[in-house]
Amino acid sequence: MNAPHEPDELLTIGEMSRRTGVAASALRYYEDIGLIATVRTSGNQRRYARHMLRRVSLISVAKRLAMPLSDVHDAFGEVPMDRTPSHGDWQKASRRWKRQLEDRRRGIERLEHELTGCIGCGCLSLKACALLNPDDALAATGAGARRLEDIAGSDSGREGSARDEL
Amino acid sequence: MNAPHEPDELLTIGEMSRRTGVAASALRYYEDIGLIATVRTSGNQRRYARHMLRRVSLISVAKRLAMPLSDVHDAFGEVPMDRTPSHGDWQKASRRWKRQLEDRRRGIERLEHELTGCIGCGCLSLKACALLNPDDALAATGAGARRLEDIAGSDSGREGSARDEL
DNA sequence: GCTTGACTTAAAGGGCACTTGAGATCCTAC
DNA sequence: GTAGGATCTCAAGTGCCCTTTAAGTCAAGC
Repeated sequence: MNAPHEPDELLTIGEMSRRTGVAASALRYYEDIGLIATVRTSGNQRRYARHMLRRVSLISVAKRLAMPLSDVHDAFGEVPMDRTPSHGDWQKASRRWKRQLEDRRRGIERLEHELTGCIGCGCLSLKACALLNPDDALAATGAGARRLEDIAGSDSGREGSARDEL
Repeated sequence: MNAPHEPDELLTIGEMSRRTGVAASALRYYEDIGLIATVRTSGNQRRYARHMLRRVSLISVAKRLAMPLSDVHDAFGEVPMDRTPSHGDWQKASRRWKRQLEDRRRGIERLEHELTGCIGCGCLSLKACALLNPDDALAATGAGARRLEDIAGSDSGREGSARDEL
């Protein structure tokens, strides 16, 4: 006895909060927007299936990566909420998450590479930098930069001056 | 003639907006919070020094990486706004930016690595994943996950069940 | 001189991701 | 059976990052 949890035991919102580190208010919010699901007791209290722990943990991870919750929703894809997801369900989701991460990493790597070049030349030049060509996945953030190549464009006529744009 | 811009020519807010892709309202906001600076004409209109193009572009980049503007402020550090920054000014800033990017990339790489393992085992397991140990730089996002290791902890007593937590 | 478009400010509004508060209800322990 | 903490709903508030609106000013072309 005192077995901590039966495999099919449901968790209260308080347990869920303590075990994931996510505030109860946030859990309610996630439910409101359809990221997680609950069942209710006869007294209308939320109970969480154990597989929701994984969903909530992944939401936390996404937060650390500054992913908008809409992307998180997409990343979950068809992972079911009404039953314990199967091996294959999570496997597909893992791949989706991995692609998301890869996209983000590649965007960062490109910037790192460019900045390395900029440190090399010492000017943090905006002419050559890929910083100016935000055609990568991270641009999905919204009203991000676009048409930055205008800078390079209008400068193309006066490349003689090394201090240009400084 | 028709030389597009003298090196010391100042830009209007409209030019700045067109050339950086950042809305004029956003440029005013960035000025309000001290991320950029302007000089004023006798008629009180904003005029932007050309080196502000670089600052604004970097702000856009940061947005694509979902960096809060406060971090952007830190990343600029001592790059001066009242004069054209020197070679060394930008060089120091470049290194600061690079460190920020490296931190973010490493966080993502760790998650990618873990997810790769999860795809391998097929379970997206929350027991072993570093997803549960968010002690990296990205946790700075704020109320992110903490104490996730509770999950692993309370499960440690019943490792026999492969379907645990699913 | 006048029109037109770009610009000014201040204040309000909006989306996201929550938190806080009030007041009611549920559940567990004694 | 009742005290206490946990939970419920709903509304409003918060912080960030802007955009929109209103009402007025500036600058350039005709």
